[in-house]
Amino acid sequence: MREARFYTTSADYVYQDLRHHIITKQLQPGQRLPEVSIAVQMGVSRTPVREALRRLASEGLVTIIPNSGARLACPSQKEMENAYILREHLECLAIRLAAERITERQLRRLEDSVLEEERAFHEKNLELYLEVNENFHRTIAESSGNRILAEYVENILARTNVYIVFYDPFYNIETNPSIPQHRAIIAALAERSPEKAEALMREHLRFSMEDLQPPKEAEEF
Amino acid sequence: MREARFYTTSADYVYQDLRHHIITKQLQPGQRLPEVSIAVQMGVSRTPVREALRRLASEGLVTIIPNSGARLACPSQKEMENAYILREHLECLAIRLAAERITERQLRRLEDSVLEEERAFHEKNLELYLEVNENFHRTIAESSGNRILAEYVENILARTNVYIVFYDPFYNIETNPSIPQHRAIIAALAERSPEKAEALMREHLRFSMEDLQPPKEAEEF
DNA sequence: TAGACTTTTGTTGTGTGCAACCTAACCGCG
DNA sequence: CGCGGTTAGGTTGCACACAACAAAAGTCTA
Repeated sequence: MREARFYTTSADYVYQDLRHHIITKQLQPGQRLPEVSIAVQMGVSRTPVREALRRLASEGLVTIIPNSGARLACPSQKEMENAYILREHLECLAIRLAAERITERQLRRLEDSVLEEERAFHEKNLELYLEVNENFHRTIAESSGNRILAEYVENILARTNVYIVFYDPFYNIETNPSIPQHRAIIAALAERSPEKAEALMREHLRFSMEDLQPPKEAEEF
Repeated sequence: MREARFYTTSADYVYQDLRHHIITKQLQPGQRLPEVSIAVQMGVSRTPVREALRRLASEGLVTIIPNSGARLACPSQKEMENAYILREHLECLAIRLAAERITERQLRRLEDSVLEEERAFHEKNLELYLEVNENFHRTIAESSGNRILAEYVENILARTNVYIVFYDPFYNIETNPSIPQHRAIIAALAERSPEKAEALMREHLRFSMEDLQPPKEAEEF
């Protein structure tokens, strides 16, 4: 199960595996996450589990209350909207910068991402789809040349991707509009047009946000 | 020394105290931060020290290399510029939103901040100044009504404030232009003018960035 | 003397035990 | 029946010990 060579530390393994559990809906929003039960389930001690939970907390995926414990985030409609507002601003800034300095190599990586994305979508493989989709946006953020901005984009991507899992439009739609939108964005980047790329990115993000269904009920905290 | 009631946990205490050491220049950029020496110095075990270091790493103040250890950040000129670019976008977004929904109570808090800021500046108390300055900007971010945005602003404030400490213009200038600039920003917020507030904030941030002296030398990593 | 190997030292990664804390169930009293 | 107080269970916070790893010092050989 656990391929040791893929992870530098146990804490990293727990972190990745917890995210995997979230993505595959094995954990419910708001659910408690006791350190011991996670530890025994993953075959490690509480120490690396603690570290993984703190890391997830810094990404907003879990909330930790001192002396009380960690629980999976339970984002409200408003919180999701706020996150998307922020994501739009960060990614639009990133793509504006990227359009003027992206390399051929990075453009090719983007094209590869879309191909894989297509495959994931046809296979209805949500986990792969999210990973590849994240790669696409991360590559653009890295192409901006601003490493701190790229860090922030990665952080907000982690948050918003979880929203997609919680309130998931993936299986509800026949053809995924994201893929042609991604292709158009690549074309705008290839012709080095910041304005065009930004406009397409903005439209793309607004589109995917609107697809999100509001939570069935605003549950009490 | 350690006032127990101020800190909920030991890890939080170590975190605050480490930041204090950084602010008061007791730690140099790039310096190694071994867990044990910090632990004995603060009279705690390594466990809370580890947690504090990870938290500082998520703010970009220290860099952690697995199996090697933590060291204080050593930001390059370009990294600082990148951080300020980001800060400008985040804070301008925040103040635009804040101008339309800030409460009287929050406006009063801002005015109080400026008064304290004045005091700190005349006393040449850099630590207090940074804290109050941070409060000013954080209050505006909170007034935006977007909690995630406020989190991000707080994060980027932590980074850029450290730059001020590392390459510090504080004692080099006679009159601090920040204080009248802060007053003007409050006035624009009071009259609920998003455009005016944003323009003033942008100018203010560009001003303070330009005051930063580049590092004496680009040191090797 | 240069270079590769070995040893040693210092540091981080992780498991584990104990104390403190929070939560919730239970019980008795009004 | 409702409610405050008490107690028991479970969970986190922290200290400490050992194992694993990395870097540097030292040693041997060509």
